[in-house]
Amino acid sequence: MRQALKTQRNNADYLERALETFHEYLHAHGLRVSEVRDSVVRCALQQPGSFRVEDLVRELQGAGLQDAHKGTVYRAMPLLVEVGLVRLKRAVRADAQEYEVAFERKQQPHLQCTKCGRITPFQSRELETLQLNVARRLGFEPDLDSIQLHGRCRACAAPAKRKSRA
Amino acid sequence: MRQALKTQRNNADYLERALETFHEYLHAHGLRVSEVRDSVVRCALQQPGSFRVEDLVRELQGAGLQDAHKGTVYRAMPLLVEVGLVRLKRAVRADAQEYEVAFERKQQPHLQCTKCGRITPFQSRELETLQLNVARRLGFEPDLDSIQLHGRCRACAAPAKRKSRA
DNA sequence: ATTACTGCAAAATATTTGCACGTTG
DNA sequence: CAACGTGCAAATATTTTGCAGTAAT
Repeated sequence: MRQALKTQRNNADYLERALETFHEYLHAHGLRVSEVRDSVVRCALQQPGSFRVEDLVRELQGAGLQDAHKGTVYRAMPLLVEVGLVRLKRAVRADAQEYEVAFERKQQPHLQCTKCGRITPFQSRELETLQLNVARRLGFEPDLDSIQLHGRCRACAAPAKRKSRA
Repeated sequence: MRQALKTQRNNADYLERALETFHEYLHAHGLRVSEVRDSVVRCALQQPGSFRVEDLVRELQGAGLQDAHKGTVYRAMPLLVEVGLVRLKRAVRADAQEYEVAFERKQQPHLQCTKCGRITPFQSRELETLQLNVARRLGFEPDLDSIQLHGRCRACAAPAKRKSRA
């Protein structure tokens, strides 16, 4: 119970910080704060893994959350990316763009299979540090979870199995 | 001149190896080798950076290369990905999917800014080795050029500059 | 011969945009 | 009130599919 409460609290704080950052950005650019955009931000930041615009629209319209129309969500996404709340992801299927949360996201570094999309988390303090150094030396501020390696997982790297022939 | 000749030769060899790999895959899966698909492969592998299906179609139809229709290219792409000749890329704009060459591609590891898309190459034998080890330990066969770090470049990480107000 | 591939066009999706109206600053 | 945001629908752009004819095994 206590843990659940704490988690819930942390999540609320997280959203609050994100919205604050978002609003700051809007102000700094002469844009306006709106309830609908805030809903898009909240909804996006709650997504567990990769998500598509379609997902946000469906969720926003289903729940008791503030409604938000397709066009509005599409218009909001570039802002969220610009602010660093989410970012485009390397897609696995080629039909729609996939996003993922980026704000303060200190998720497990992971390997993603370029074929099946399967994700395998790993730990490597050493790699983390080294990466950070390389990036900083070149004037880059790396994403906190930018440790994503890509390749073929064991299953997908295995020699092609025949298809036809019974 | 000698260098140019050698480069040209290397490129031809490269395409040949790629096509061989491609054909092997087709055979192993009871699919058929076709001139049009080969053209798509050649065209895709010649692309210098990231490219979209539209780019391939335009090039294939413009040049004296074997013609290839839109639908055909779209149908071929999943195969090229499956074979490991190309792969989907992390897009910068959200309109169409971007691909990049993957076959034997030992390009400079680089940092890509998640905002402006600017690419900064770097060298780090140490990082390369460490990454390879981590991946292999987990049963992954990493892409040769999988060293791509993401973050904000100096320009984009800079504090937001005001927009309106003259 | 059999079965896959291709061109074509239509369909299904995804994304962008114009406009009239509602909101924010 | 002036400028921006939103809903909505129409316009685009992207990606997928069905079919009939062509080509590969």
